[in-house]
Amino acid sequence: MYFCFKIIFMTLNCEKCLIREVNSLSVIPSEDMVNISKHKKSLHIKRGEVIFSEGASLKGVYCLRNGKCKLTKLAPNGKEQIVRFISKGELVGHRSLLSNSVAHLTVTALEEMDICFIPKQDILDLFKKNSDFSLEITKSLAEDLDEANSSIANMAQKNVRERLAESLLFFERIFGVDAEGFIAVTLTREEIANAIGTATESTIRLLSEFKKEGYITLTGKRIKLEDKVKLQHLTEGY
Amino acid sequence: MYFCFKIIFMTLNCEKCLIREVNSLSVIPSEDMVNISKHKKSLHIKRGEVIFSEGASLKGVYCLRNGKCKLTKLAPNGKEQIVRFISKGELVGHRSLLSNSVAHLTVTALEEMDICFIPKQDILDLFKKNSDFSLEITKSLAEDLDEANSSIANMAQKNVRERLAESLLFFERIFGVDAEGFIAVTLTREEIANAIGTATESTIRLLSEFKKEGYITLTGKRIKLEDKVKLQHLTEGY
DNA sequence: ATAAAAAAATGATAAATATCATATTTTATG
DNA sequence: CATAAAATATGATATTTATCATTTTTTTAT
Repeated sequence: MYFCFKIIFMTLNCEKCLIREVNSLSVIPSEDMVNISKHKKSLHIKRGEVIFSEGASLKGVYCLRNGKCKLTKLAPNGKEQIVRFISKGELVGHRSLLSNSVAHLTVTALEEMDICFIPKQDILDLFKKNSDFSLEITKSLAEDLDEANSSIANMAQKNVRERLAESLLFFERIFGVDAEGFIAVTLTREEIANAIGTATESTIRLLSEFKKEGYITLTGKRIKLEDKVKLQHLTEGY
Repeated sequence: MYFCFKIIFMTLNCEKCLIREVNSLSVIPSEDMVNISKHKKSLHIKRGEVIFSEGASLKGVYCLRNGKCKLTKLAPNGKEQIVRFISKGELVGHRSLLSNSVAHLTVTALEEMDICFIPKQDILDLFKKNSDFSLEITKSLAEDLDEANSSIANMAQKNVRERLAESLLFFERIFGVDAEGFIAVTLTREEIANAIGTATESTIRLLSEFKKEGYITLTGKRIKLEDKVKLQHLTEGY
């Protein structure tokens, strides 16, 4: 049965693909997508697998059909900073491609993923001939920049407790919850620490405190937010 | 004499303006710049004056002919986070304009500035009809995003001492030095603190330490880097 | 199913940083 | 030029956070 699905997925044409509706490719007319479909390659990857690494020269962009991944940067101290999370529907690699530079981030799957690779030239051609597409790409970069600026302010102005509360709310918002109300993403304590910029032990300790105080429930790596109002208050330090 | 300069500035035509060579407008043909020139407005502002504020709906972009400014974001705790510095030659406001949203940052002059206002429609028209221009704008957003990501990693992974050393080197690199070798920008200790994300007192204390240890010279607000190799080492914690 | 490895948890302690208080110096303003 | 206001400087102390050590739990691989 799974095999059956896989075949359907592998042979899906881009112009019929619903996932592109949520990214910049949504404005591309069907006939252009038919062309892209001829060049695209579909891939299936597992948790922990790297889509591309900092320093790599990309030959195209990746459209995430399914799953979640983290974008990281290696700090001089050897620690990994999670700069952003990306979920199905989004594109990655367009930044490097359009600024004609190597990748400045590493993209790693957080769970099983289906992704499509679209060659560089197809994207550049579209960018030049379709100003709706270039505007969409620009908007998405502008949004990323806004979020990055907010992150800078959060990192700089908030303490670890505030940042953890903020991140938990953020994770629930962007990843949603499962049937039992747990945040629908699996992150190790170390990954959470790498996202908020603190020591793993501090993250573990604070999560335990939040649990003890009844703001969250912890079941292994699964986290459920029990008192979002309180967590929201915590993000601002009270 | 100053008045004379001012008149020359006020009547300068965009197509003859050299400053645009360093920003995305450099790819715009002369005839289009003549058109823009008819709509542009030149302004002179003083230190502390605000070009636009967080939440404002922009009617165009600003091209910085002269001077330096800071881009800030107000944190929930009431503190101001400096997210970026911008110098002559660069554009501001294009992010808000192209993503069709309000300004998410406040832009404040750090010294006397000459700036030109270019109306929204001119920029949007250029973006649509000239793919070289849209590519340049995209590249510049991509660069900003890269720098923002680096900032996130620095904020998250480095301690205050390391961030201060890093910022001092950064200030010298982007603002240059004056005739006597001092960094060519005037920042209060509070502004430096707001850039690196720490308490003003901590910044003052660390600057004094750096001075005592001979890495820098302090003369009022003026800062001179005396041992850049050592400062570079400090950025990585040793 | 079990051993080995990895992750999580927790305590003790050290180090970094913020906060508060106050003095001094510099800058701005009438 | 005098005075007020702002900025800088510095000490004392409290708080936050990192680091190191160790144990327990969970996950992975055979």
